[in-house]
Amino acid sequence: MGTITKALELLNLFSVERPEIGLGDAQRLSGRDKATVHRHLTELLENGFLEQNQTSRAYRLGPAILRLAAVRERSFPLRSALQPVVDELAWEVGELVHVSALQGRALSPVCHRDPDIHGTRVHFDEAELLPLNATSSGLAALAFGPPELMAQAAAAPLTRHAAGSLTDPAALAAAAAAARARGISALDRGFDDEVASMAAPVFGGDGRLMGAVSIATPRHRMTDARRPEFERALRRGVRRISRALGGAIPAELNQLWDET
Amino acid sequence: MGTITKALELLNLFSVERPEIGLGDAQRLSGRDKATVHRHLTELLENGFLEQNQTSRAYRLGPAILRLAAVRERSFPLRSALQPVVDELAWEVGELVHVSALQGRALSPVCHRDPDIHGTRVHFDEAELLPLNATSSGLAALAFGPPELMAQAAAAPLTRHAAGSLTDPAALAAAAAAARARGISALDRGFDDEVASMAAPVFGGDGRLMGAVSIATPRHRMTDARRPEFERALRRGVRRISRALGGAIPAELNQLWDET
DNA sequence: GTCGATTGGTTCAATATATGAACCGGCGGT
DNA sequence: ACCGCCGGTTCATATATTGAACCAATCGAC
Repeated sequence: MGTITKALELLNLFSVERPEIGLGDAQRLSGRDKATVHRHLTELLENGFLEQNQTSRAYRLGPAILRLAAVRERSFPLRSALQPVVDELAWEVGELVHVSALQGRALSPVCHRDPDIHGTRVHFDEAELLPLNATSSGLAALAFGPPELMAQAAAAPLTRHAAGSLTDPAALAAAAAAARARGISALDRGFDDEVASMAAPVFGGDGRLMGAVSIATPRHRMTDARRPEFERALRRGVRRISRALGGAIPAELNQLWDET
Repeated sequence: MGTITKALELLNLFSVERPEIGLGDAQRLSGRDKATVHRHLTELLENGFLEQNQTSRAYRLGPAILRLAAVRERSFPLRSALQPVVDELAWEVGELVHVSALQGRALSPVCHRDPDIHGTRVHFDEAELLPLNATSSGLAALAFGPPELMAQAAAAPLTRHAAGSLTDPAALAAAAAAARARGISALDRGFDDEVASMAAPVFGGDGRLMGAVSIATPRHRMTDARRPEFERALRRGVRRISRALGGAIPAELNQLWDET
């Protein structure tokens, strides 16, 4: 693993729950030597990718990231291109819909919409990475992503986030196979004990998997009666997203969906 | 210079004008060896900080940056804290106001507001870095920032952006000294041949310079008659920003401003 | 006050890692 | 068929990274 990757992994330690990290914490969380971590942190600091709390000496994400994000969204407006599609879909099914992009061995939220018409709502945080082994989106990615993805995912420790997280490599592979056979993935209590979700893969212009679109509901609203509706909605969503992105749905999947 | 910095500088090559960069371009722009650049690019790619256009093989900024930006803004809402202050100021003076943060040897825009009440307006792009030697904000930073900043700025090549850019180290030092003596910096045609601006330094909670607040107008609206008004507005702005951020204005500066 | 256990940060020899000149195969134009 | 340019790869060289040990400062208990 290169030095750059190690430094970037340091950046990924930051989250909404853990917005500031001290040297010691960073060392423990990354599992690397303290001197190494310190040098990486200071180098990130010098380039504006981190800032240092002057009193506690703890590090937090820096302003350079904001500027780069602005450039990215300006020049390649994925989020704003997808938002209307997600909004429409969320309105149609009356549940939270989100799209996330595959990024390494996790999914990064791109945009989401909660129609907010029920008394209870699903918590969703765009600043939080979605693990492959604990979300229906992850299963969709494993099912239709590059073959080596499954190997990589199974090699890393499969952490449990909720009762339905797939922590056994065999079970994970089986779930992905089921999703591949059906063109849709589903998972109950994968990431949160009160939430169930279904997802479908989305593809980029090159025909390769880009991420997933998902519908997440409180468990009691994910009934057998509604599943077919959600499944139809996800297929519509995939088609609309593909159109918005110039993506191409693989013939195999199109055929699968036409049959049923 | 460490490997990490080299890779991060690669990221800084991207801008709104140049959203996609091929291997050859990256090599030329960075001045490094092609193999090195390629390895850095692929490592950034693997971590989601870059994406690759599958047809042209060119690189663009990746989705990982978006997520980190969301974390940063959620946990440390600089932008949303400053926006109301900037809005108010822009409304009061009827001109474009922006705040930018010092980041290495350049200023990174944080937020801005154009009241948009005139026929002509100043172009401002939050995705573009502001050079120290060609903006009034840069002069304010040089005047009130860490002493070594001026040395660093003078050491690097001072590129000309417009007729008023300060490309001579001596002239730059003189302009910074003038700004330090007055507590306010001003520059005509520094970054754009049709724009003039004034700026004041803003300080963080530790009393160290954080960035600058600036008023930018088309040249014909930056008249001697209006300069005192702008100067007063900037002082007000600095005070309000300091309050919003828990920052402390150095006693030296407070005294300077009280006198006049 | 004195310990002891934190914290963030630094040093320097050992070595793992980054480097870059040369090379490859593909594409587009002439 | 040639040329130039493209993105990408190789491998010996040497440079930059590494990490155990070491500082200095701070906090809390006693």
